[in-house]
Amino acid sequence: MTALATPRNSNSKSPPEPAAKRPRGRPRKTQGERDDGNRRHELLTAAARLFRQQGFDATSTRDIAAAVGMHSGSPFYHFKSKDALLYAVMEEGMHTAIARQTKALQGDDAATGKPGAPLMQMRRLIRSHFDTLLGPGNDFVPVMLYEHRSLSAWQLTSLAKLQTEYEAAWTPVLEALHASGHLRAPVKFSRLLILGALNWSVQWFDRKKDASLDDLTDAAMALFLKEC
Amino acid sequence: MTALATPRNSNSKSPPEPAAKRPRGRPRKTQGERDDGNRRHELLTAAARLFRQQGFDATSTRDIAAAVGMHSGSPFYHFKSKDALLYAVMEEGMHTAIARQTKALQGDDAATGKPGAPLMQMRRLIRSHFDTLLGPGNDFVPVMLYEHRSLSAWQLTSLAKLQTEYEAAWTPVLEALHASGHLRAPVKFSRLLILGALNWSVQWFDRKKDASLDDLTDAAMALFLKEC
DNA sequence: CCTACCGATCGGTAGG
DNA sequence: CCTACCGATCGGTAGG
Repeated sequence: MTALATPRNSNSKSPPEPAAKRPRGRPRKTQGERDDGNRRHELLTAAARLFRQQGFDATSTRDIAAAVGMHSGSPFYHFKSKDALLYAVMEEGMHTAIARQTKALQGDDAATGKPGAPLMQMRRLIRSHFDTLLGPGNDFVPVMLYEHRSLSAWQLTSLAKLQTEYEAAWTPVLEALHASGHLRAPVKFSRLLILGALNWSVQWFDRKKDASLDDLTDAAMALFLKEC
Repeated sequence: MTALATPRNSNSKSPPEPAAKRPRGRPRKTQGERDDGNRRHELLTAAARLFRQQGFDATSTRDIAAAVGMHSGSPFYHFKSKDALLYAVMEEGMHTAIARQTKALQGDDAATGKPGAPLMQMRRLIRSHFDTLLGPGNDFVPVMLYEHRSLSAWQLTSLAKLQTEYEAAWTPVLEALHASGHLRAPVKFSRLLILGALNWSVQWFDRKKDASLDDLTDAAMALFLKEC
């Protein structure tokens, strides 16, 4: 018995009652609402956090189940495999990141074509990227960056499309900056090196100690771009 | 002074008997030579390659043993645990990297103090770093960069010292470049962002397809530094 | 360094 | 979503 060694966070035994009752743990947001999607998303959120903290291989499906108050086999009711769970985390991360980036650029629509527009767009791209990587609770994209080695071939291919879509927004901005003399290095290498510099911040940035994301964005702009 | 060209660190036992009989696999380089250290180092090299390719958790000690023609339990004759093997890989990587960097800078001794010296030093630091990350067979430091999550607390502390030593060489160069106006961003953020940009190249650089390490170094210099 | 082995853990499943 | 379970794998070890 207690095959789980009860890593349960809060409650005792869950009554073996079907619908009507929920095992326990986090309170339901709404009462009569169909919440299957919520449970599934709770798994996603917990998995993202654990994958980021401990790594994919070092995180067991039991860890994830326990984090949301499920029993060991239950995550497989929502996801057909641990791999599928990882992929779902990454896919959601990319969709969120693309949406955030698109929204950040849309504020510049009116300014497009004006002299300072590419600089402003660049700033918003960088700031949006830092938000995706370092914002509170934003574990999904960091997991994607550091755990894609665990994906299958077709999963990698599928995610590569989203990454291409994400990075595509950078190219015209970089080209404009190159043409105006703000950027000296070749556009392709610039994109790779800049995104690398930003991505690496996951390894060292501490929201508690270090500066704000705006300060970080200022530093990145000053590092990569010339004044003219 | 870092007399660390030949790292020999954690548990070194004295094997009972040399030679006489070899299981099979790779041929011995020299016949009558004491090769205990060689066997140990073969394990290190194979482990570094596998850890880099598959990740630490996804690589079993059996994989490593098979890669050097040993049986499953034999790596534990040379290393007391899988963790110790990982740590030895990282330690050797850092010692090699520090030695390479020191040597790269020494060629500039005569130029120190001259106007263009910091630029030349910066170039050599970047080029040496790319060599450490992307040079053929240089798997040790990439493993350190991407697998340090698997280390224990004291191992992390010990490696942090080597990393600090390595990065210390960059600070005076960056300060000189900042003073001369070649670098606009704050020195601390510049160091973190620049090293991040370089470290990330492990993820995308392909020696077969992409440009040479010299071209890559040119691009990095052009991206980070102003002309003046 | 091999042989033979163990205890623990893990992803996943059948059936309800 | 729980109960009860399985086959596989893994790090590590005793003894030679």
